[in-house]
Amino acid sequence: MSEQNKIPQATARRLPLYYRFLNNLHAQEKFRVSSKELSEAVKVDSATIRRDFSYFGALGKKGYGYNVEYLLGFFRKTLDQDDVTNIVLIGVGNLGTAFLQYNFTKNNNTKIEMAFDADKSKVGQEIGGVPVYHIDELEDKISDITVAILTVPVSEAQNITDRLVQTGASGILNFTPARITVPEGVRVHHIDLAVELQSLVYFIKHYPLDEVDGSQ
Amino acid sequence: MSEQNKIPQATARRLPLYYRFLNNLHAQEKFRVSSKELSEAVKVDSATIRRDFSYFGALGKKGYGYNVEYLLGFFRKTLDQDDVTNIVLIGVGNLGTAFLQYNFTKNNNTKIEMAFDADKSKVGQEIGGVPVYHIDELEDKISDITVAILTVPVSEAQNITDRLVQTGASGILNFTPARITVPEGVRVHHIDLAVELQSLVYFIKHYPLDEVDGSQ
DNA sequence: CTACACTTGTCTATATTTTAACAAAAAACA
DNA sequence: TGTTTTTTGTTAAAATATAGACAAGTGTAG
Repeated sequence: MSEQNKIPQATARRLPLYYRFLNNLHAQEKFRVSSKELSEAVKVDSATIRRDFSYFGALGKKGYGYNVEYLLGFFRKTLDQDDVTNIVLIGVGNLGTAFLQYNFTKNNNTKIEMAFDADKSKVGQEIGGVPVYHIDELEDKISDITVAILTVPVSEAQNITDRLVQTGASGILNFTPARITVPEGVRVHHIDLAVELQSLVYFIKHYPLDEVDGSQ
Repeated sequence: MSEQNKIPQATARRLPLYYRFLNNLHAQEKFRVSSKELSEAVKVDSATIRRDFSYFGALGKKGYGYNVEYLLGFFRKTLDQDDVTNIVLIGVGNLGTAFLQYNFTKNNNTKIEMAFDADKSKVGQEIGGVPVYHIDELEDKISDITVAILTVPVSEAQNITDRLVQTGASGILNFTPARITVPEGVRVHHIDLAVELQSLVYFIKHYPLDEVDGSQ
């Protein structure tokens, strides 16, 4: 939806970060904030922050900065914070459980509705308020689901993905090392813990004493 | 160390991915592989793969592709697979436990040596073969540690970070939502699960039916 | 041995992202 | 009020990353 033409992907990836930090400020009853302060807090260059914000118009005031409440309200709309996205989680191992416990309820527009696992001993429980069903029930239970979190063993990744896509999922957050294949129109973000660790080690060994932060 | 001048960071982040896939091929007793095949498997454009490899010299052969064993050996050296990096993990919650169970032993140069937690009921256990110590013992136990995985509650993040830096850590893989502050020379990679989920949702809502994969 | 198909390595073009710089406006202060 | 300081929004430049194209080898098949 929306009319926002051409917000760079790099910017879009930073929006949730800004949003969360603005929430913190608001909770601390701060009224104003400058791009410089924000920069120190979220470790993003202040010019980049101003540039990011400017895609949405002139949100601040020269010599003053940004009004926290106004900015927060603006981001709430932009990030559709009032429009909850239902999410399923597949694979209730340690990683999956971590997600369920976390369960983003605080200030988010995302809610994990159900979880699935192949292990019958896990079925029937509630973890972090989320019911766990057997994976065989996947197709029966999910209908209005657009996003899935995939925390299954790598051997199951493609198979489960196919089933998710079949039922209409349009986004998958993939924590398995498998680079899954999906039809066009389905978006996959890979978070590959082993790769993250390895590349951090590589950077430390080969790019000594230098710039910090190459995340995301 | 090393003489590798100027490998782009984007390339460096992909190296572990290539390495792992080459290992798979080797295990399947494949002898050769083309950039096109690799491309399909790891979802990276084949020209990008060839370009990435070319930073290390001419590793392939025209009309043939790459010899799996040779390439694997080359990457093993490049990624220092024979030089194990010792890692500590701080915070043995669900996420931390997931890491410990995972424990990268398969084909990696990274080994989690010890874990720490503030909860005494966790101290003394071994999880995934890794002993868990009390956080008070941190400074006593770690000495040759360069990399730490941070899976503690957000409120503890900066405090623990300072202690890690104090003992000489030069890299931190930070899973807390806090954007921690470190002195120059210390490298931090943030993996922010809530942000990943939010930004996936944002992309799905605002960039419909389009390109796939915006990960890392 | 020749012809054809394949695939690299690289060159060049394009796209994306970050950063520096600064005029213009607002605030703070004297 | 007038002067100084702050800070935005934007322009322009630089840095980084991706992708198309193709010459030049190499393998393969007849």
